[in-house]
Amino acid sequence: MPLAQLLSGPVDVAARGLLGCVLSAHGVTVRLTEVEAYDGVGLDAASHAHRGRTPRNAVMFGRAGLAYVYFTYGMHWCLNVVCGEDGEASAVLLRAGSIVDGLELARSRRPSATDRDLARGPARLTQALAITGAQNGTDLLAKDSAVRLRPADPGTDHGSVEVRSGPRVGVVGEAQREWRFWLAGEPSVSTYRAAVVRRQRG
DNA sequence: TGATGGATTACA
DNA sequence: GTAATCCATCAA
Repeated sequence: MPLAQLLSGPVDVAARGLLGCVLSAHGVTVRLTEVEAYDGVGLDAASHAHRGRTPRNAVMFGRAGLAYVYFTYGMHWCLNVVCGEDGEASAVLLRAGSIVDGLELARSRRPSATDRDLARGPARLTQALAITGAQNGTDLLAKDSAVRLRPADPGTDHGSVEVRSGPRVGVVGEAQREWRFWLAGEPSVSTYRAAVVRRQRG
């Protein structure tokens, strides 16, 4: 199935399908090993689009295959693939990947990380690929994009790789769903951390 | 206009 | 365990 068609369908199905796909940006390529699905307006309290369109989440309302990049915790960028039909506002957060090309460049961008940690986590992944808000709205499926998403290499046998699922990271309460998906046995999959109550500020 | 807290990470 | 550090969003 073409990637565009997969991404236009149900977001949890799209998320599973994204595992094993390759993402290239600025000289580094990763194979996606961990993703998280978020549904559209009114359907998923954990989604940035839950309360409707805002300046930040506007890209989520575009067509499937666009990059939604947001800034969080005052220092980190996270990359999502917009899914669903035009106007639906569902998306898949890319949480981790393993480096398949541009290893030296990735190392230079994250000097203190071990190889397995280079793109192990949503903000680490964007660091390794040098992705920032400047790439928000990029068409990941276009040939000439600085950030490109492609199907899993047909030559690789992914048929035997098991997809696991579990609760989403950083999501609490009734919004929780088993919508985090990863490839079994992949060292680059991030360790699960339950959401913690925010500490008191001074 | 001010308060709140976050789809995280690094380090003690 | 907890500090770092900006800003989108919301209540008033």
